[in-house]
Amino acid sequence: MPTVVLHSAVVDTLGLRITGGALEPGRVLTLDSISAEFGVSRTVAREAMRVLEGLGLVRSGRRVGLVVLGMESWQVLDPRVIAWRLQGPGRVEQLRSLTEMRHAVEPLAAAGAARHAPAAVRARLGEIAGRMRALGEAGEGDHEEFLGLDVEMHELLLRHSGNELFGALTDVVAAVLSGRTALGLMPASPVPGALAQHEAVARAVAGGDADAARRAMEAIVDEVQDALDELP
Amino acid sequence: MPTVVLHSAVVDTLGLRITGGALEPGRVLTLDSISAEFGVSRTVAREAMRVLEGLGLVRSGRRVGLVVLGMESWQVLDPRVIAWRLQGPGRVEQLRSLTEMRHAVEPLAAAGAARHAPAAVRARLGEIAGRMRALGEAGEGDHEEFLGLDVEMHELLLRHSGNELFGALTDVVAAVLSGRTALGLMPASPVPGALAQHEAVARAVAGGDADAARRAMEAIVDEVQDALDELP
DNA sequence: CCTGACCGATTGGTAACACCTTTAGCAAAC
DNA sequence: GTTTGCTAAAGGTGTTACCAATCGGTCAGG
Repeated sequence: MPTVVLHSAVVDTLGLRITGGALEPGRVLTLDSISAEFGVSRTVAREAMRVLEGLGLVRSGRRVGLVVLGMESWQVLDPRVIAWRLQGPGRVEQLRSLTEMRHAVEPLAAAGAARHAPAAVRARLGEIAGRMRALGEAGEGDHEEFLGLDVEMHELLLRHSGNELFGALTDVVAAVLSGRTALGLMPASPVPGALAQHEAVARAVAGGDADAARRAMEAIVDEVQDALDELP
Repeated sequence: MPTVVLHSAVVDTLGLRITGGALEPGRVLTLDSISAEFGVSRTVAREAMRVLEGLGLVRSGRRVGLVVLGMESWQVLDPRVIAWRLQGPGRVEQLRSLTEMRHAVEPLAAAGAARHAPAAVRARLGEIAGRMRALGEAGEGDHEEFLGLDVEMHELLLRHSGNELFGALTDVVAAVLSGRTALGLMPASPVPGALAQHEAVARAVAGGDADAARRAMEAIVDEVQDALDELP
């Protein structure tokens, strides 16, 4: 998906290269080299460089050019950086980090949702859990739809957790949920235990029981974490 | 602390205004208005705008100008956005969100550190805990030094948790730790219970006991969370 | 009242320029 | 030989001027 706008295409390509390791830390770029390679004006190169700098991917210095920085200075929580890392090599490693982050955040988010979610959201959560159950019992159901429901549920919980910092992780979690099936990190067909836990979360949130919601979500992410830990 | 570079001064001021609510969502800026107000060239205004756009604070469209966006589109996990919000009104609200994020992340980070931290770090954690104990027993010790030790301990744990996403929160946590004493959200003199818990964390990490580390850290953040929940 | 064409405001992008900081290289002095 | 100091060039920083693309509102016409 080529970005329509010129400068963001440059940002994208360069971001991908740096986070992917094609441009190692210490490498030096110049505005001229960028504008030459991409066939864009210096101004566009400067704008691109400015956002890369904001993401901690490069540091710009006079007489020195744009120095590529190492991961320790990246804004690894920025959605763009996450997306780039999910594309390049180290994709599995990134998925692991993100999963651990989910492990940390989602139980508290579920508890928050039990306290703060509006009635409509609580109701929708019930619907989702019910539909998931139905799909699960139908045996080889529509994996596509199941994934969609799963994503929507986690999105709703994060978005209505009452903490905007948790909300900022919704897209990331969605990417993880989609990504792990794509990577075969997860049984394609839903696990019965997970089904029950999702129902438990929906019930607890609907009933406003924050502690039960937290425990149920802990069970879900624990399972996921275990699956990931067994990999390589 | 005025930023040396021109464009980042613009970014700072504008970022502060938007996150502080002085510029409400829907308000429209133009490059010309920016370059006029700050006395900078259009080019600089554009660079500033580009990073603001990357942070989700404004959306730029032709014939439309720069439209200020609401919090739901901000990159609330970006350190710059966090810093701005900690300065403006809503500072307490931001502190609350951040504290909840700590609550979510730090126990897992401590567990991770118990698994991954290098020997030097484990040793240093022991030193810190010991020094904190000494300061605490000395009664009215040096609050400044105590805070510094506290910050260093949490920094080390996050930085060596083995998860770079947790590591990205170090500065934030440091800001929270410093910020809450400044805001009087915390007893100036160390609580005995917290002292013991910090020692327990250090011991657990040194011994590689991930589960004990997690539990001890949970006790610490629970205490902090409770203190914050009692506010208004 | 609705529809569609037009016009202008404003960003997107380009080009060429002056300036200033920083670094590297070299020479001179100790 | 090592240190100090000068010099020159490289490359980001900031400015100005210009044209192209696009969207929003306005206004005319049905």
